[in-house]
Amino acid sequence: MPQATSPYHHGDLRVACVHAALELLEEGGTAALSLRAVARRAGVAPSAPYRHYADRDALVSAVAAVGYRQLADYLTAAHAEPSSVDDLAAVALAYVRFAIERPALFRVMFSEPCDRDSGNRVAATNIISAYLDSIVRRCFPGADVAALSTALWAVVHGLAFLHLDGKLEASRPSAVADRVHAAVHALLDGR
Amino acid sequence: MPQATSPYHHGDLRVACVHAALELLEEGGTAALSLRAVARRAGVAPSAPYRHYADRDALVSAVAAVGYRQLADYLTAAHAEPSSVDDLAAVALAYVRFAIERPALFRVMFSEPCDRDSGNRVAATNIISAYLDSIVRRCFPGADVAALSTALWAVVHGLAFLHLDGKLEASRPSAVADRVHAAVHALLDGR
DNA sequence: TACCTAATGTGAGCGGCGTTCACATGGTAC
DNA sequence: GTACCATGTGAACGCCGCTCACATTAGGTA
Repeated sequence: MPQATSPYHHGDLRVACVHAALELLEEGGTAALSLRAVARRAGVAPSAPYRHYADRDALVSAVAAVGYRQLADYLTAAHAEPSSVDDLAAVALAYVRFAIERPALFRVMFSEPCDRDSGNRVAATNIISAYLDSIVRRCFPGADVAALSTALWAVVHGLAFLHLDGKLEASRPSAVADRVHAAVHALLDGR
Repeated sequence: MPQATSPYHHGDLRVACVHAALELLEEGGTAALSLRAVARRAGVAPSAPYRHYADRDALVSAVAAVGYRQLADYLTAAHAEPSSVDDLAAVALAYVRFAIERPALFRVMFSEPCDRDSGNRVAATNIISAYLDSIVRRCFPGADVAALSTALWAVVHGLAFLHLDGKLEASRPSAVADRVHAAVHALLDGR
């Protein structure tokens, strides 16, 4: 016999909140991400999420951490082990594409300095910078790894945000790809 | 006889709102910027600002436009007519410093795609990119101006945001300066 | 099996927010 | 001097983050 009323306890509200938050971000942008909306979508009272997240920022941090892992997956999917500048440009383009395709999530990931939740969120960030470092090490054995991967992250991150903010036209994917390729080669050719 | 009560009409509420908003940003960060707080600080009813700004975003756009002009001034103050890579690096450092010193304003400037208020805000943005273009033209006469200044803007913008978000340590100004110099030279030396 | 406790969800309520609207005020043009 | 129009007021709506006393239930213990 199917129970008509939902059970008192949700089951796994903690992860349900993150899923709901991701959906809300996709559907309505950053502005749509409210704890109350998350609770509504999870079919739960407005105060329930506070059992699992101290405040809104804590939930946002959890969402950001998921975003970092998805971004890392997206990058490795573009090229598992890049070993040339062209491979590297493909990864750079993936970074920018991720930002353009999921702007609200990307903004959430980089909206605040992540003082709190340093364990989870900082760790997730480190995945990306470690991946970047390993690429640079493989492509440019003699180079100053820290300097070069910082510069590379900066170009890519800057390109992502400038597209997101409409400073660079992002409607034609081929134009985006050309820009990213040009920037990466400008930075790395001749090294 | 001094009038005890403030006059019914403010005088120039339009610009007073922008000033109040800038103060609130400096004092309490992005979160402190609310239309009601702006009205309070201007000594006016919560609904009064709506006579001058259609909604919160419109005020934010006006604030962002002021921010762009202040950023442009800050850059030209760093170096009026850069003609070498070192001059250029000084301008780049000024860009990053502006972001670090006025994080809330910087975030507001790049928080949303500026579809609306395209006149004012886009124009203010163009001041910066035109300045960048002129620098690149002067320093690298034969180069592809658009590509090079886009790449340069991206590095600098990316460095600014990565510092702002705590991905790069920003507490020691000399470390920031070294990073920016290294990145600019990596991108432009040998051109 | 029966209880007890700790974890989890509820519902009401606080103050703040953005926004709207009917109304008050007063400078300006005729 | 009067009529008009821009500007400011105050109350109100619904949404928000957040808190707290209370209800429910899962899971360990006797």
